[in-house]
Amino acid sequence: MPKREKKSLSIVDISKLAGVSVATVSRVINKNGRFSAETQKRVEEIISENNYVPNLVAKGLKTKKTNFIGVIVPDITNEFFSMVAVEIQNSLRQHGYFALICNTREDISIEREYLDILNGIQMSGLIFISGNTRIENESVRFLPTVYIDRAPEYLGKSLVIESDNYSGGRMAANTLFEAGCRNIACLRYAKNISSHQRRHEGYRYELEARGLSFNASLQFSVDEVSYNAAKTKMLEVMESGLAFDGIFCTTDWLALGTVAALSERGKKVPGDVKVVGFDDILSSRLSSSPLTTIRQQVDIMGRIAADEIIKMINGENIDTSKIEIAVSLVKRQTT
Amino acid sequence: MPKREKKSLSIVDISKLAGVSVATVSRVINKNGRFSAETQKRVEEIISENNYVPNLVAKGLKTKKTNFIGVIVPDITNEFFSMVAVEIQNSLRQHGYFALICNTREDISIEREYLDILNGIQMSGLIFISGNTRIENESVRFLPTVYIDRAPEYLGKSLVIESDNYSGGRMAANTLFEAGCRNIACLRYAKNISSHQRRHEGYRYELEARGLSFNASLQFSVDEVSYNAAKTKMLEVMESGLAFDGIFCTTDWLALGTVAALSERGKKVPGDVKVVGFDDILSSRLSSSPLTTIRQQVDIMGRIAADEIIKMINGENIDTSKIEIAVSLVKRQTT
DNA sequence: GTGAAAGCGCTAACAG
DNA sequence: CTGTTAGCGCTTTCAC
Repeated sequence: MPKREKKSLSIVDISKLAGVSVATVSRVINKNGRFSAETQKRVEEIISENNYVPNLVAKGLKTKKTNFIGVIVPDITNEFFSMVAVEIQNSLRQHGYFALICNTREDISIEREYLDILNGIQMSGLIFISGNTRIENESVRFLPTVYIDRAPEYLGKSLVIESDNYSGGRMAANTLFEAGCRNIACLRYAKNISSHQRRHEGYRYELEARGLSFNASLQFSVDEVSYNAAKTKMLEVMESGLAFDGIFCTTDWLALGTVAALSERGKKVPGDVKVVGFDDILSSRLSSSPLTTIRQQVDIMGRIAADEIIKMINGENIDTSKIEIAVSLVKRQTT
Repeated sequence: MPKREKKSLSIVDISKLAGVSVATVSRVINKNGRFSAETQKRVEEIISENNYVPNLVAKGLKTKKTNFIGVIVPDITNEFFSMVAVEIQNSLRQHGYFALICNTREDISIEREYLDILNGIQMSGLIFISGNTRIENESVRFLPTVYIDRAPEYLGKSLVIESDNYSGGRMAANTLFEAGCRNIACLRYAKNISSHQRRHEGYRYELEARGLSFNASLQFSVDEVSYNAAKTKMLEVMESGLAFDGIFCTTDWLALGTVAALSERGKKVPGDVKVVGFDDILSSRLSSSPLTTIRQQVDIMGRIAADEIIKMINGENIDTSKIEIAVSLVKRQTT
């Protein structure tokens, strides 16, 4: 069976081979100065000749800090989340940090389990991408933390990065209105995630600003952000005979499911009903009815999250507690 | 600034609080026996009262093994990969292991960088999901390793888990043939990944078995597995005037791009040209022309990978060097 | 059933 | 510029 057959070298081995002390080896590895160019050369040669790689576990124990940054994400299978996760991991890597991506499937007990592990391995910081739970985990309270796409109930001293969801909601409602809709429904995520909440608020504000009354019976929600959940839900809605000529879905997957349900019931999109989504994922472009949607700048969100968490770890002053990223309207064929 | 304000307790603190030795605390934590029920109770109380979580870094240093398992994946933004990664992470978690998901973007230097990090943190095993590089990293050679969806050039003593790509290729070609196609093209990934290779071999075999000659001018490839790359390529192909009435794409994204290119040039699918993909990702179901495709069982692949790597780590005998997972035909509207 | 003590590989005083 | 050494938090003999 595959086994580590050659036990790996330690810094002691290297120091012997190089004929210097471990301290010196450590210094050249960490480029801490106080060694001659000559020594450096010899040590570096030995290191690469022997394929030596420093034991980060030992280093972590000694220095009491690691390069680990936990990234908690509800569903990496969802393109929106995976895009920002990838962006975060890549940015962090370039700064010498490693992103530990933890997929929770929105399950709070799994989330807690991961937080314990992350804590155990002494992570230096934590990034939450969306999610719906309040952090009760006492031990995490004192860690540099950034939240993407959802504000925690108790912010503490952490940072929130969000799209301008409110404007996004307004844009969506406005687009529908301009396209002639007067009975504008909304399908959103049932859980009170701040981002979905804000989108909905923007939508509502815009409706009322346009002189349309907010119709409570046209507010739908699903327990799970998925194509299937949305489709099922909207099929039900239509069964019940509720009529609307436009609908804002707080997520592209919800919009995609909605479009499917509408088609299945013979409703033409955008002829009979117009729909607007949120995110601008790839699938929304490739759909049978390419989706009009509100685009979020995932790359920027990820990069900023990485930059800010590093600043926090370094003890730099963060001068904001919230960073809002602009969104934009992408007009396609469902409006 | 957010800072770890309360330094975390160590096993020494706990031992003092509980009035026992560190050895005893360690024993109850690890359930190593040799302590009384009474002691256990007291220690466990202190632990949970104080929210103590053992320092896994120190433990890792002492025991010279960690619960880390590296998972190298080319593009987690791709649904196929993210599905298996999630499955792996979840299975590993249930066995007390932690999956370190590393997204390489197919960039070999990033891959190498991650391998060094993983090595540095003393991972216990390694899982490669697809990818196109040969592992030159000497240090990784002796580690339990499983490959999913691609066989390495030098297998060594590792394990390969693959779909039955050959049969999949045959099914695809056969489906096209049965649907009446006689000029069957193939679009595949340019790099010599074993999985794509096998799919192509199956396709070719089936064509010849059916009495169709293999037409070299109908074999296309792209440098990148993506919707856009496929679309661009197929637009070019049609520009050049090559004619075909069926096409097997070795990936759903390639198929989706192909369908888009065909539509853009006024070709009807499946009327003028029929197409078959591979993977059965969600988008292929939601596409304007829902794709006929070969379904891979990602969940099973992920679960088996996790199970097997754990066996390897435990030194159990692995009695196969290759595990093949069945695929199945999903007939939809492009044939 | 319990404790004392060595030591994992590394860094960081400190001494020279 | 270089070396010696204590000790990070834990597990694990070994002795009682």
